[in-house]
Amino acid sequence: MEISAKYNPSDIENKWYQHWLSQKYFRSVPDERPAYTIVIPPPNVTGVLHMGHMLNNTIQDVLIRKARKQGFNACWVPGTDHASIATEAKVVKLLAEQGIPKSSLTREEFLKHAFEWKEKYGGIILQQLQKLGASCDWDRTRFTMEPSLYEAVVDVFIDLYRKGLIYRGTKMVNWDPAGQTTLSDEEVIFKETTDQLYYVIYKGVDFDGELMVATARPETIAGDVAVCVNPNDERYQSLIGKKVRVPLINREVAIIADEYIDIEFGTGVLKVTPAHDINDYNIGQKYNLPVIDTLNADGTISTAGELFVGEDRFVARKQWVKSLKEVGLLSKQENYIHNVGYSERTDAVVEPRISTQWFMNMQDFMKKNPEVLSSVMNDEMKFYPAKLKNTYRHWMENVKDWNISRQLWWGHRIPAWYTNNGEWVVAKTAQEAAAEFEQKGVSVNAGDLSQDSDVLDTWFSSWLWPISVFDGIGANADKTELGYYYPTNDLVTGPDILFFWVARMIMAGYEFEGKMPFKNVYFTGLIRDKQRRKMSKSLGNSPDALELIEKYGADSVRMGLLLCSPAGNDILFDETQIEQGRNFCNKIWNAFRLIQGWETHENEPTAAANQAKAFMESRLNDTLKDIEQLFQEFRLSDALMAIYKLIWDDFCAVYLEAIKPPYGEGISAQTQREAQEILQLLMSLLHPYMPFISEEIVQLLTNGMSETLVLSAYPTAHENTGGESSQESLQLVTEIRNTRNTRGLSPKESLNIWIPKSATGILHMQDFVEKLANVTVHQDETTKPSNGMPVIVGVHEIWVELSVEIDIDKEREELQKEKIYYDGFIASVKKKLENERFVQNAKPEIVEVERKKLSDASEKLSIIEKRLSQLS
RNA sequence: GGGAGUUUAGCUCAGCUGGUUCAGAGCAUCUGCCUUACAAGCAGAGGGUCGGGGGUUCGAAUCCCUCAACUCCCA
Repeated sequence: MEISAKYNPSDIENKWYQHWLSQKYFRSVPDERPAYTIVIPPPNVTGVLHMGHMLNNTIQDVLIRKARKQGFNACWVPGTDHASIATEAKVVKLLAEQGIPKSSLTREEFLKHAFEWKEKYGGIILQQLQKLGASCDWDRTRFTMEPSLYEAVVDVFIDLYRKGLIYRGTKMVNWDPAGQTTLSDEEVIFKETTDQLYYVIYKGVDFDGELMVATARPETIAGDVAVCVNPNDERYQSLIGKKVRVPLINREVAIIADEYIDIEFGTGVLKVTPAHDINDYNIGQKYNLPVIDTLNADGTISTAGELFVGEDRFVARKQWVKSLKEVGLLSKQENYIHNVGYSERTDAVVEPRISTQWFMNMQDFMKKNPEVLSSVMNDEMKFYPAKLKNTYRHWMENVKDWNISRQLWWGHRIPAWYTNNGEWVVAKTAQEAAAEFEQKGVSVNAGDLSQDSDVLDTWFSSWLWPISVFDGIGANADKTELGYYYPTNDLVTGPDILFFWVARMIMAGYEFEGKMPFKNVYFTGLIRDKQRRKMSKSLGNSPDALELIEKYGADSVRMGLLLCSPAGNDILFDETQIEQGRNFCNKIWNAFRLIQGWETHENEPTAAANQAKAFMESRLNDTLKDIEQLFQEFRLSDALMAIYKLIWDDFCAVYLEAIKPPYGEGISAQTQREAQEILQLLMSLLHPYMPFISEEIVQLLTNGMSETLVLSAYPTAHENTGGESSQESLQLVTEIRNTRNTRGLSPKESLNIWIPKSATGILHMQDFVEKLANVTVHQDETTKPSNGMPVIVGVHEIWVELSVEIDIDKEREELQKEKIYYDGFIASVKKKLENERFVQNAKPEIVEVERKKLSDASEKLSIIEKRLSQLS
């Protein structure tokens, strides 16, 4: 049988994924086993797979595959999110390209287009996840806007409204003039921006003189209803209560005083424009000032703006400046660096705007559900990395009311109904609304009511995800599955949506189920390029995820991403990491080729093979224990590294080399069998990380007779014995190889070595050492070879006979160096032990360790000194 | 402006409540090898006064203070 020297992933990966799917290995239905559940962070339905998704979903797949193999009823629920504003923007753009403006469509027509679009492209990202190997239960695929989930969201709104946690109110909100919708605070990105600060002159009306006002937004001057100074500001105290004239508009407004004003900033005079600044709005409320909204929804000047009506706000700003200059009311301007809010989705400058929206009362909500914060702080629900607990607490303690309405069509429509007079009720249907009105004594026909035209914030549906995917919420809730799968085990997501999503799922979990939605939250890092820049489409620095899979194979990509991604750390993506994954696949593949290629005979295994097996078993047990520990702490990349080293170093470099028969000779059939069994075990261990190659190797090893690795039991650790002798003998091998290397001796040339009888551990592994180091071992303490060199392993002095002249000066020099080191080391340990305070204060075991250090080092030093005296 | 975090080898990172020969790993680098599984490989090796300064302690990468640089979050 000829096997290719290179591993070719593409055919193999497709083959196995299809097989797993057809056998329904990823399917989960409740049974008597304990459940292990993960719900996918639903990707945007319009999205395509990017690096972040790959990392995120690889981690979930590792967790779920391991749990599945460990006997849990593993359930990974996939699905997509309707992503209200992003999707609507995309559809609007697409229609515009076809010459159809959104304004020409009715809501129903628009939604028809949107759903068509969703049907066509909405499943792409899920198919891409399959390429990655994601072992989701695809029969459970959900979509946040499918009918039952839609209904659940509406029911929840009504429920919270009736509980008094949702209210309708007029407030200053974040307005996105491009998307023409409000945004939650979390959707506003503050960026440092350089603007101009304009010094504008407001002439006095009832006093001789003027006031200078510094503003970055002259285009809002038409909305000024007062100017405000600090009452403690001596410059202006005499003017408080007098009036100034608003430039160009000529409105007379009062000079008021409030401590809020920063005396140092600008000229110490603030123009009060309640419609266009949150702070001004608050001042306006406090002093009962009118509100003059000078902007339209699309960011153009409204008729109330009087000047430059219809111009965009930024164009109007220039025109204002020009006009102010012309009439001599602009004193000066200077550069001004400040933070400006931009829309996360459209990147438009966010406009503070007064409007009527729906809000969730977060203060009351948190009072009702204190566990939302406490369960995280007391580690009932664990965050990895834990440092994010601080951020979470900070946000929770300062949580603001949640603006949940959006002026969009793509989403869950708010179940509020209005009469022609603007009276309203909250109800699921027009009929129920009519009944509600009836109770309030208002008689209306259901047909005359109009439903609120807004939809709900996307996160107002995603926050139910861990419950709604099991149909556990809403009027038609069926808690059977929820009872089995909820709380879910792990949530894997990015820290950027800690508030958007994670926090709100926790809120929903406690509000609707009285329980946390998940036990662990694993925050992945953001993927950046080598220059630490975020990966983004506009920069074009993100590699195409699917091309990477095609080029290297999914296993390699998974490994490359995981190797350097401890929780919460950013990942600097570099393709060489994926090469490392590919090289690893190739290594495994060749180990397999080697084992399969041997001619076998029925002789007993060699002593070296038996010792190698003991070595391998000891390493395997150690590593299994390490890995369990690492998984407990969610240190997935460290666990992978441990497996990598176990396979590459221990299995390939040591074990296989030790059992390898001499050229042209066969191997004991039993040894081959053992090697195959160990390789199977290793593949099972590797399977959560690299599912494809591991399955391929195991099935090839057993001619397809093995149970699939997807389901077969995960290896468990046994009591370890012989670890120390393994380690010492391997160290001896390295020392001998090093001795050879530094003296230019060929590894092909066999050497004699003498091992003292006291070194029982090493002698136990004698044949193993002989094989790996290409030496013949003599057990003797008295005979020293005439042309010999000692190597020190542990406390044992082992002699190697060299076939070349020993350079006495060089040996002496090296020994001198070692002597100096040990002299110093012993001195420092002695100093410690002679220090009474150390002996008294330190823990007894620490003192004991120091004593051991001293005796070991003294023994080594005496060997070195003996050797030195022999040389001189 | 407020808060949090980070700084350890050329790169990416481990080092838990101070104490093992503790200064580590992977990659990269260097040296020698086309050794009959794999050059996507084999065998070795060299790299760091743990950001600077000060302090606590018998003992500090680890605790405290301070300075510097970077990152993130919030307003």
